[in-house]
Amino acid sequence: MQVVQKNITREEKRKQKLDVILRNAAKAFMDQGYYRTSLDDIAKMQNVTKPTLYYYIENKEDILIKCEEQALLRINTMIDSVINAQKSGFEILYDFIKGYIGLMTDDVIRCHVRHRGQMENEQAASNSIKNHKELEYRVREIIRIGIKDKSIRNCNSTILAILLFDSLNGITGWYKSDGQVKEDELTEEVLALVSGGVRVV
Amino acid sequence: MQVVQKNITREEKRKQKLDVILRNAAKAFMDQGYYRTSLDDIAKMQNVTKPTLYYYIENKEDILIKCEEQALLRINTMIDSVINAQKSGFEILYDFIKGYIGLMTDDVIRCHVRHRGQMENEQAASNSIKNHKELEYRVREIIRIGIKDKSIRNCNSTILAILLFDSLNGITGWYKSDGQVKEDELTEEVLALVSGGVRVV
DNA sequence: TTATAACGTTACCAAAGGGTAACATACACT
DNA sequence: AGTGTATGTTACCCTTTGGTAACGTTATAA
Repeated sequence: MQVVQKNITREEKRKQKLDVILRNAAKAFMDQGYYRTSLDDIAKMQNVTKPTLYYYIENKEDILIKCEEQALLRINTMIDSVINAQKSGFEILYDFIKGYIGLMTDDVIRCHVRHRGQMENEQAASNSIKNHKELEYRVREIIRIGIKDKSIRNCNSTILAILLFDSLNGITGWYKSDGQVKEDELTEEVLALVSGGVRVV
Repeated sequence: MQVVQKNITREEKRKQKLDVILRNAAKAFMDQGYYRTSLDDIAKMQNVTKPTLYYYIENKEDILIKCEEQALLRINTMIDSVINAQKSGFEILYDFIKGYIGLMTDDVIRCHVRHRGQMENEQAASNSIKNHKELEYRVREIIRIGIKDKSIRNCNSTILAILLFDSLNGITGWYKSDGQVKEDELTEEVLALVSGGVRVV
């Protein structure tokens, strides 16, 4: 009993520390960029020294990879939750957009969005690209559902999925949760744009 | 006469060489990223050595700045040409989008889009941000014209301008001029999305 | 209590890369 | 032709930084 308990505690602690590292690193990468952030910088945020980081990560790039894992998990979980609803394709897309914008305030996710596919390790880079393609594919499927049930107009679902993703990802570049633009208002505008465009009919 | 002629030739040559440097560097920055591209790499593309570059640029970051200058000039020229037409706000916006997508195939412009505001020199960075804000402002003005003449529905022009810009800039990340998606088709989809959204009325 | 694994530190290395000094050559202009 | 300036090169420096080795220290399990 106690054995297990204590093991869990230790593992939990470890996980939490890794989590803090990822969050801090992600924030620094967003603020100053990946290459302008040294491992010493990241270590200092944890009040540890650089070699300590290597107890939690394999190398610098591994931070990017671990952020990606976490980000993909959260994004996919969100998509799971919206896609299973018994709704029209358009409504599902609507929910997806809402959910995705909601995730954009998280530094780890922002970090992933900004750095995906940019790893120096080719294997990691192509894997990252593949991961994103799969996300894109899921959004494309949502659009296809909408086209089929006629809640979304007939369009090139591939291009549309990319465009939509890119415009949402662009938000990471400027949106500050403490800034002038309220998340609700932002969401409203995006939804209105995607939904009905800008033209007065 | 000949004096002037020869001077011009020399200056022209210089300008052209700088131009080649910028184009090659921009392409490399897009392919591998700014920090993964060394000045030696860039020099090699010109078949010169690194110190030679310093005859044309002040330092590495200066490449980014010079690319930005060139990009802004071209973008602003394009906006000038569409904004002066006697058309509705919506039509002007339409032309802007078309023109902007057309520019997205140019490496120097793509380089600027990807790296704007990221200079290490704070002065340069804030200037770059200011420059982009001004572009954004011009687009906002186009939207305002459309709202006023009722060709664009009433909306938050600030947010819309940013969203539009970001979605267009996102194109730089994936669009290859030799790829599957044709520029015309891409433009059509973007215009359709911005114009009427995805919803079937 | 004690052995062992987890966790952390100090001190260091090697490579990369931006930038420069000093020197060589080509070319324009008198 | 000859002189200065534009254009390049070789060789070098110096800082940054990712990564590691070797050495404590704390806490867990027997």
